[in-house]
Amino acid sequence: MNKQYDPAQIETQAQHYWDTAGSFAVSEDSAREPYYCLSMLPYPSGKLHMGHVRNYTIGDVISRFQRMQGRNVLQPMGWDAFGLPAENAAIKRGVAPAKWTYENIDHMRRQLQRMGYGYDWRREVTTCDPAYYRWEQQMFTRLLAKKRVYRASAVVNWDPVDQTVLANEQVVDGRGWRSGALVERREIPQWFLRITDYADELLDGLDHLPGWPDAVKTMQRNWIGRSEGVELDFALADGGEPLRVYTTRPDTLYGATYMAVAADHPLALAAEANDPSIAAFLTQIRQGAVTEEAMEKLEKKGMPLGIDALNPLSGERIPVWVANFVLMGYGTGAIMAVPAHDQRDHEFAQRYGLAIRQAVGPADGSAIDVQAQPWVAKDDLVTVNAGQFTGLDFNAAFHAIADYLEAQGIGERRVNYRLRDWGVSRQRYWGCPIPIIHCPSCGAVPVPDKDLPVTLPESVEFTGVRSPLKSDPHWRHVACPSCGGEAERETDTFDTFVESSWYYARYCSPDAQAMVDERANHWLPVDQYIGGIEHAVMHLLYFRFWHKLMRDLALVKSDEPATNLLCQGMVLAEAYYQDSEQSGREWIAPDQVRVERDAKGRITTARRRDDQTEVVATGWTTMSKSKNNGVDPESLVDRFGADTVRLFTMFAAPPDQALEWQDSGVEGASRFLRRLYSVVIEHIEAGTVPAPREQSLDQAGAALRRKLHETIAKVGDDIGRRYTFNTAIAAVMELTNELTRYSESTPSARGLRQEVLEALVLMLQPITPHLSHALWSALGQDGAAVDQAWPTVDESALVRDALELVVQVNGKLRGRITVAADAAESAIREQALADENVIRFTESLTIRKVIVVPGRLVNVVAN
RNA sequence: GCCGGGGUGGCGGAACUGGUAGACGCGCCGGAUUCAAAAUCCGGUUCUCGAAAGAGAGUGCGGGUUCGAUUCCCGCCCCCGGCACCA
Repeated sequence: MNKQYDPAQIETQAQHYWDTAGSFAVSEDSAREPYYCLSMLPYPSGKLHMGHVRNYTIGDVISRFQRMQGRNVLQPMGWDAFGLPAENAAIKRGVAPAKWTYENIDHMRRQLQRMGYGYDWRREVTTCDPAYYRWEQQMFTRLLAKKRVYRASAVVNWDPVDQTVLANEQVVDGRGWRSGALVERREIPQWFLRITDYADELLDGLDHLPGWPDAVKTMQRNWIGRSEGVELDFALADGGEPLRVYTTRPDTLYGATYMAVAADHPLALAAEANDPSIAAFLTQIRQGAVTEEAMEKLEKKGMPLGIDALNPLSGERIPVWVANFVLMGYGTGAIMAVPAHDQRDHEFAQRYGLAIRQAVGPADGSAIDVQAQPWVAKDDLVTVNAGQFTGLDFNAAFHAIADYLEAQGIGERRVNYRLRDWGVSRQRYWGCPIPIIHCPSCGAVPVPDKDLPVTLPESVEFTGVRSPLKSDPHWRHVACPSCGGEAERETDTFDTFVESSWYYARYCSPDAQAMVDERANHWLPVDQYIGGIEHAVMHLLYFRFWHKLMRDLALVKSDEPATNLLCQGMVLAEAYYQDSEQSGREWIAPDQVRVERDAKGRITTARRRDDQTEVVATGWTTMSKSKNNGVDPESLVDRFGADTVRLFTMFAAPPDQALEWQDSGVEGASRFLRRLYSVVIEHIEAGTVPAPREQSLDQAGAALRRKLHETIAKVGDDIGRRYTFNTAIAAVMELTNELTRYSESTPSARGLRQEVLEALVLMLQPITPHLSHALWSALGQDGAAVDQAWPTVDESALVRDALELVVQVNGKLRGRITVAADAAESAIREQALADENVIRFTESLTIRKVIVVPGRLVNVVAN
């Protein structure tokens, strides 16, 4: 055994052992309880970053811990390999997206292996592999047959200069990132999955997911946004198709004083053709990004179309406007506006001098002025100025008006969702081809099973101007499967959220000649899913949705894909910059900066290491290329070893909080491992340990042994229940500190030291598995650390005979008393009141009450 | 703008169910070891006053409930994540 801790050597040896022993190759085993631990698969961007390291270390710690609890653990890994960055790299460097992606995967796989994660690599999934994506193509054709898929138009960001559709991140301040042209909102035909058919099930299912964070469930509930309202027609004063709108506030219908339609609504399009000023206005408001954020922040603008509608209750003529905040694709493309009782409608009415009419007011009759500001409350209201519907509360008015509209045949009650159907079409090359053939006579025909997969050509030139799928006539032209005539393939590809919606199921049966086989039901649902909080809504909703689609095609039996979810926070680092006249702002990498401190350790200045010039510190920000503050995990592994990186990553913060990266903390983690290593070396060099261990310990020994068993209980709880790995590590460090303070060398003391060290090594196995592997055999133990059971708590070691209690006077700490563990309350009270400092603070006062909290404190209330 | 989360020493964080605020680590200060330095080891370290004992203040800001609030309630400020084509 090496005298010095040599992580490189220890880690190579441990990894070699796991490799040759096949430690992480798992198969279905009826004898052990299965445990499926899943981490979100990475996009192969080129290099592992700290966010990956954090995510995958959490997963590996949980996996190894559960294995020590006797479970048969499946922990797989794969690649979310389709996506925009490959296209961007191709434009920038002239490499084909496929080649770039495969090279990145090879590099990142090696990086993951160096970290010592216990993956079953035989199950690796790569989503850009036709052997993978053929099954989602087949699924799509099944869903089409089941009418879960449809084609409709939807709005996209259109760059009029580059003549291309832009992703939201490619729109900067309303302009195309490369052309700089003002982006237009344009409608194009796209494929949709009917996720709204599952809206109620997705919503109700959240109530049966106790293992998911409340924050995620709340965000999903709000995203689905179920509402009960009324859909109704407003007749046009001069005839024609009535305007259909949805409202959750039929009680305020008397207050509807105008209507607004989207720029692409048929009424607007008709007006555009006849009126050049409306045409100019529509051109103007069609500009800008499609995101909800952009729409909400928009300055609300509109123009009257010169058409009136009729309020169905009052019969009043109200004007129809076209407005930039109404979108055609959402709802009916038209809204009724009640400025008296809606903030946005009110602002718009004031801006354009439109009528504001009160329809409801406070039930207690207190005065409000809706001209000055809207009154939006839904509770404790009464309808006013509402004809036959006057004097009702919200519920009564809602139902009376809904009944009336239904009786008139101009409206009906409707449950509505904020959730929209999932548009899966992308106008991109590097994605899974949508298996559809467009035939002039048969329409959109699904590709038959025998012709699947529709393979994406991989050796292509990609310039970013036009998708290679569109420019390749050989790929595009094909015979119609239905009539045999000339037809064309669909050239759009799937949203990459499609691939990441079912990869977890594929891991269970990676070689199945179907999307999944019966092995999926052995492992699913996932016991623990781990990934970034940024996926709280979209990915995690599609993931749940797709599982239900698979269930309804009898591919899986469970209703939900994962029972427990852990969302980890971002990884942040300090960033530094210098501004200069010539080169503008220059971001300096943190390792190129030296900080200076005052005598109390406060940072005074930060300087560049090379020329000593001062730099500006921004504080904690997310690691990013643009700020040049990324920390490369691999170089840290080179310097300190994977165990140190794993230990620090888990120690620096609880998993669900942002992690603020500091290199000095990494050194602290490394120092702890070196210390533990030398404690073990010292112990084994002192010779063989007497066995069986004697339990005749002195007081200090009994205290250490109590600490040991308290620690085993705490660490098991912290890792297994609370997922607070940082406090688990702190407890292990405390125990190590107490062990080094214990200097007895009697045979029973050395036996105790052996017991403590064995437990320390096993408790650290999930976190620093390589070091544990080496130290476990150094301690003379058979078998590998990875295969050991979690240490058991000896309850008899936990017994205490005396306790220290805190004594407060009026809530302020005034003394401490030591009492017998089984002391009666009256005895504790007496002892507390007898404390010297307590007397000092109570002697001029009258004692009113003495509160005794067993095992914790005594509070004397006096005045 | 809307939805969700967060704010505690010089720094990362701990305090799990309303009960000792600051565990553990970093940094800093002092000491040991060393020819010297690094490494290592030992001690101290919320702030203010005090030689000390101890006292006062203190968990983003303002209020409230309670014997007792970092924890619960109301209002506000700031930071982070998401907002449907980044993944």
